[in-house]
Amino acid sequence: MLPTPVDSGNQEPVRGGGRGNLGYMVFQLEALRPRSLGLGLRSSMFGFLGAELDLVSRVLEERFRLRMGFQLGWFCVELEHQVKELHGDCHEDCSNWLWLKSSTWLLCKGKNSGIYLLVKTGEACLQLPKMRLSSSNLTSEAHEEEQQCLNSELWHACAGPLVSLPAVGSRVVYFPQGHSEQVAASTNKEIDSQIPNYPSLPPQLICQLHNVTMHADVETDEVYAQMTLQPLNSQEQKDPYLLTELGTPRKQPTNYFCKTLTASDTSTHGGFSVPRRAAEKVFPPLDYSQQPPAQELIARDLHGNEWKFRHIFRGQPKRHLLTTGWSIFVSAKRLVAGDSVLFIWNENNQLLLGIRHANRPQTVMPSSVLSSDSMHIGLLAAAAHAASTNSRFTIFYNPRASPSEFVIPLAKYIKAVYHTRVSVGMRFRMLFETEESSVRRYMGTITGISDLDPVRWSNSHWCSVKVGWDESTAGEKQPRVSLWEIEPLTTFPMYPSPFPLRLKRPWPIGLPFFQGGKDDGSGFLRYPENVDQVNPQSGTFVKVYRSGSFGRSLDISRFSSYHELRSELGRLFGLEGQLEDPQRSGWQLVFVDRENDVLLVGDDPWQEFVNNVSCIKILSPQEVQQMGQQELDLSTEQAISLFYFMICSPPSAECLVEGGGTLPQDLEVGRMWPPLIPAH
Amino acid sequence: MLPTPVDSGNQEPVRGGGRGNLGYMVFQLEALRPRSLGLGLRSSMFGFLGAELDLVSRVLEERFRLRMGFQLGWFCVELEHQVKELHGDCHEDCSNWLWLKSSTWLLCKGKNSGIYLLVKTGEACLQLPKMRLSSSNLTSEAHEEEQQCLNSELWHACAGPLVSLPAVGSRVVYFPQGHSEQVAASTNKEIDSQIPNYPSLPPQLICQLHNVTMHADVETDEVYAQMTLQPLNSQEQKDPYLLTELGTPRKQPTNYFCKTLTASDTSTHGGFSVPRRAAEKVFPPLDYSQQPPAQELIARDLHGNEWKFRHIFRGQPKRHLLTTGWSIFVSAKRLVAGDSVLFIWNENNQLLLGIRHANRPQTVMPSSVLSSDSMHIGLLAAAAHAASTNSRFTIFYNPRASPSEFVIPLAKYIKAVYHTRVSVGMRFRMLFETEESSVRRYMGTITGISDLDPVRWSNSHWCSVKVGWDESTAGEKQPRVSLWEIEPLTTFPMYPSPFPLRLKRPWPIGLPFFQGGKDDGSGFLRYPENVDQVNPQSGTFVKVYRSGSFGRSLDISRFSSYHELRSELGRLFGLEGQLEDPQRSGWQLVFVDRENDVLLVGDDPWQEFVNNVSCIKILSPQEVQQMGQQELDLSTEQAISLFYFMICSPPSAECLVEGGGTLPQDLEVGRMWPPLIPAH
DNA sequence: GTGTCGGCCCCGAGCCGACAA
DNA sequence: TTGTCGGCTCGGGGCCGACAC
Repeated sequence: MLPTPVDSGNQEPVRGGGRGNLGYMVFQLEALRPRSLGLGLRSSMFGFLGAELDLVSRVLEERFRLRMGFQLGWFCVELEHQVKELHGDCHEDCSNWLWLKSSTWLLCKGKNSGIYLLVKTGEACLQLPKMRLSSSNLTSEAHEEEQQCLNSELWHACAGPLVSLPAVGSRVVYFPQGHSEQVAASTNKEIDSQIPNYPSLPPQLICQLHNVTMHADVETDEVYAQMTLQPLNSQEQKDPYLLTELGTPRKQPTNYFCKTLTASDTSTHGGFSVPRRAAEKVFPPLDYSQQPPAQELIARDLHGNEWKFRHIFRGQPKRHLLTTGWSIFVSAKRLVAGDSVLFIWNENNQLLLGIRHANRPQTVMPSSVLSSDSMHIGLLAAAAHAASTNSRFTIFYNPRASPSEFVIPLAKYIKAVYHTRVSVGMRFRMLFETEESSVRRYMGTITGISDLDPVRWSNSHWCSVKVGWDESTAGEKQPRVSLWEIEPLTTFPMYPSPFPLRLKRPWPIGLPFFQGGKDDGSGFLRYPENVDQVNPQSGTFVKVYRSGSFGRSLDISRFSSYHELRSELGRLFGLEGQLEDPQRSGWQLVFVDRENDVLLVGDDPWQEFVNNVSCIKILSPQEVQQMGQQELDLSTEQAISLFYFMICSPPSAECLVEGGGTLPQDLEVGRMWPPLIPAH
Repeated sequence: MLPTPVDSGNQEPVRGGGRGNLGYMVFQLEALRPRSLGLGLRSSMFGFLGAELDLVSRVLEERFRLRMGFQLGWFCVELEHQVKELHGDCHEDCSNWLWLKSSTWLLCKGKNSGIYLLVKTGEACLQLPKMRLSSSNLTSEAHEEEQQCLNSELWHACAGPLVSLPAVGSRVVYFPQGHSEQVAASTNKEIDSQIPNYPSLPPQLICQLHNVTMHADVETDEVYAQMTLQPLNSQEQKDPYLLTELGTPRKQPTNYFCKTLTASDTSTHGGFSVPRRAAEKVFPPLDYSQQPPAQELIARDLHGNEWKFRHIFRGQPKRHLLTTGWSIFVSAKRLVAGDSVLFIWNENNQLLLGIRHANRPQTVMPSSVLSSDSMHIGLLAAAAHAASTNSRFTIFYNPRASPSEFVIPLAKYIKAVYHTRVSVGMRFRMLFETEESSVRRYMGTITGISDLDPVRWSNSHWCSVKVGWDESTAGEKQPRVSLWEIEPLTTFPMYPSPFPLRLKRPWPIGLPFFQGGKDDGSGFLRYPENVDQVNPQSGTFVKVYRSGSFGRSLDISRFSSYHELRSELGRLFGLEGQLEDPQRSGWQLVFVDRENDVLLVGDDPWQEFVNNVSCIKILSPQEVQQMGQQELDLSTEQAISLFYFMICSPPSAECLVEGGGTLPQDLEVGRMWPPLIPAH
């Protein structure tokens, strides 16, 4: 029996023509940032797609070849037959319906003889029942995948809420500097001898991520990931491949609990006291007709080992306890008070069990294999060699040991470095993991922008931002961060049209400018021409632009209504009477909010507007009309730039973490959205 | 109070002139190979020294700077004042008597205002009472040193009888190839990706060994050593520095025992059954008036941890047992039946305790720090970088994991590569450690000589000898060995004079020929011109040489006395009647024995001579006279070559291991010898 | 001389509810 | 609701000599 392609609601997937699937793809991207739909970008985007159809089509095919995963659910795309020929690793049994497979996608023939690509992620395969794969041939494979997903879920739970892994097949930026920092932290030794120079090794290396496997240390259960990277040569970098996958953190499982162990939990005197809500939410219900109610729980750890516990509800007052089996687990995992355990009840009705050792002064075992100096040299030499030969190399990423992620999605990098303007004095916020393994934001101010190591790694974006933290208790936080780790509270959107902020240089095809470090991208960075007009940001000053005029800075707190604002802007820009009634005059006001979204002025309640406005743009009737038309006069470079910007814009954090509350009501997470209907 | 220089018997050390100390040094070297004194080399050596005094003087000063250790006892040498300036790390308190110090030597001012250098080794500091250091300032330092010696003794006991560490300050040869093999064994992963080429990295690197520290794995107690090496540049290699230290294995402690644990020893059911002889030899005697006799033993492991055991003598029949405390030790060290423990009772009345895990299938923990490929690249890149910059680098040597030692004394290397002739078909023996941690010899035959890895490591001496083993049970032994690991049963001495075997090329100053691999030293290697005359070695064929004539091969077993031999040699070489009475004719016969010593024919009983003779040389009266004279017509190159040969010749194993039984009666081990009196 | 085992003791791992924060 | 503790129990850690190889 052939697998039935997942339908999009009640709709058959678009077929024929081979290009018809574009709607799906772009829509998927759009789905991550619904708010940006607010100002007609939808139509301009389709104008763009119409103009650059061939280009983007090739990009999307490349994307498939790279086996990129999606964030949510299964998606099905019909492909042209010739797409198959792009795949080098076609299985021998092409006679079968299953043509190509990997752990994240399937290429198969549908009942209508169309070719379908099924793509999934670990997240997805937990959410979807197995009946989606109706062929019995897939049983064992599905089981393997299940196992993998199980581990993936547990791995991410142990790694913490902030940790993300780039998707297999995607493009990433690798920072040898950050890798070196991890090795220093892991070996507890800074570089203490002369290290050779590797002139061919730039501070950041654009790579294709060929493989990611999740592991856990046999001794300590500490999670780490192994990644196989392949640096792209300059030609490959010039290719206008699609950049996607911002590497958003996995959603934490819902049916789980995490408890920090008490002295009683870890003593030999007794068992483990399970918080009542946790036990009721995560463990299978007890048979309360028994006296006392008790059952045996079997949980699997990251290595697949089974642990059996007696779960009993007893005592006066009654409480949930794990007794028999618990102390064996405690001693085997060498748990002490302060460490944490987490239980997950997954969709397959399996109980998963992970541990997270407290950040106790780690007894770093000195490696007796290789000196730390040789390790540092090794990682640099391996990366340099791989870069010069475009060959693969393998690294380990240890999220609990590494100060920062040193392999990040290319899109995230581009977004942060080329589409975000930061400057000294700017306020920002940054996510940190709390003691309780949840997330909270800390606020800070940028105090400087400079190379962390100007001698060895000049022009590096790694930790190039010097920061001060608001809270005195945050004194132990790092004094330097990287651009992509922070959310500037006031940013200036860098995408070209519809804003007439001209690029000093056109955006080059692809990304050849990476190779030489950030200087090559200077046309896009590090101040606006009118920066000296701006007061140091009471935090209520807002820049206002008008085409053909210089900008002004405005204390938005001076105003109490949209009307006052419109009136004053009209006075400032010599447009008295034009801005009060857009319907009549044709002049429009739009603004960029703190999440880089472009919105029409006037929709929000005034106070919310004041809190969120980042900068304001005055659009002439001609500009407004231009935006409303399908055809925008975009150069190819600008079109690509726009496309990059769109797909690089992260979904708002709330949207992802808190479960899509800001999504439109009719759009469910995990369900296919209908394709957009192009204008005309 | 100033320290009193150690006197040499009743003799004051030679002072003044700065060169007067040469006698000491050379004598010390001679002490290691007393048998070579047999044929007047003593005098020829002094002739050589007379001619090359300045040269050797600089060599010896360099030796001090390099902090080389001695084999036996403390030695004291008076130095010129300006020697002090050679030291870069002079302490600030030069006003004090203590000028410079390290763990192996002291530079100080004596009561006569002379400057003295005290040098010692770990061996020595156990053998000499502390009263040698009369300054109370040294108490804590001496204690530290004691601790160090304690660990060193235990470390070597755990490492096994075959393991030796080159002396600090000595010159060594480092083999990246062998290092790579250790990393492969430790990570359990062969190189599986492309490794960059390092054209500047030769297969062997001559280094100065700056530091050696002994360690034990915190988790497994496995012993390993950390070494800091500095490659010598070509200029330094040209310098005729002194080569010493063959890296003889440490003498195993005498008061110790090693027992392989039984199932009963490791079960929780009981304690540890101590073999009776072992207990009586190693443990303090019990008070047998008690009933039952018992005591508490406190033993220290490699980390300095104390372990307490109840030692009791009970049962029927009576036996020695360790009870209380034993099971804690077993579980802490994760010992199982088949592992071994060893107890040492040292000279300071301390009980030392080490473990040696059986060679069970090791659960190699995958390192989560660096990929094994990067590790391999790292060790190569680190060595290449150090070689090109003459900077220091650090390596770990794990004697139980590494197939072979990959840092060996330079002298050992020279001896094996340039002073030993091997060829296919040659018989050899090689030492192996037995299950019981003792040593036994295995015999084999050389089946080939070639590069192990001709592509990456051409012209490497590492494992260049293909061998077959005699015993079928030795099938699992390595199929390749390095020259310095084997003892060829028939060797041809390669030192030049007094044998008129001309060098095809003069020996270059220093060792520049190393850099280019073995081919550059070909003038000295791998066949003699008459090799095709030699039958494949009943084992009684001996080569005979005479200046100006071709050699002959002789079945020595055909003869039954010296007289028969002399008569036949006279006939063969046209010297009828000349060889029977050397006193009258002036013609002399000398021979080289299996230990490469040059001896006069006729001293030994006939049968012993037959058993030991390797080759015979006929000396004309002129040659004999020449040797007897002080002035030998040696070129500088030949002189240095001779000097190298002498100091590179290993002491006979019996001499060292069994305590100097072959030394002259009046020369005590651990005492200073009087300087030799040069002729004239 | 020493490896293994049955006998036996007793300590502490571990289950229980009491109690209080 | 849950962390800690006293009480109690029982299994196995661990000491003993018997016995056999």
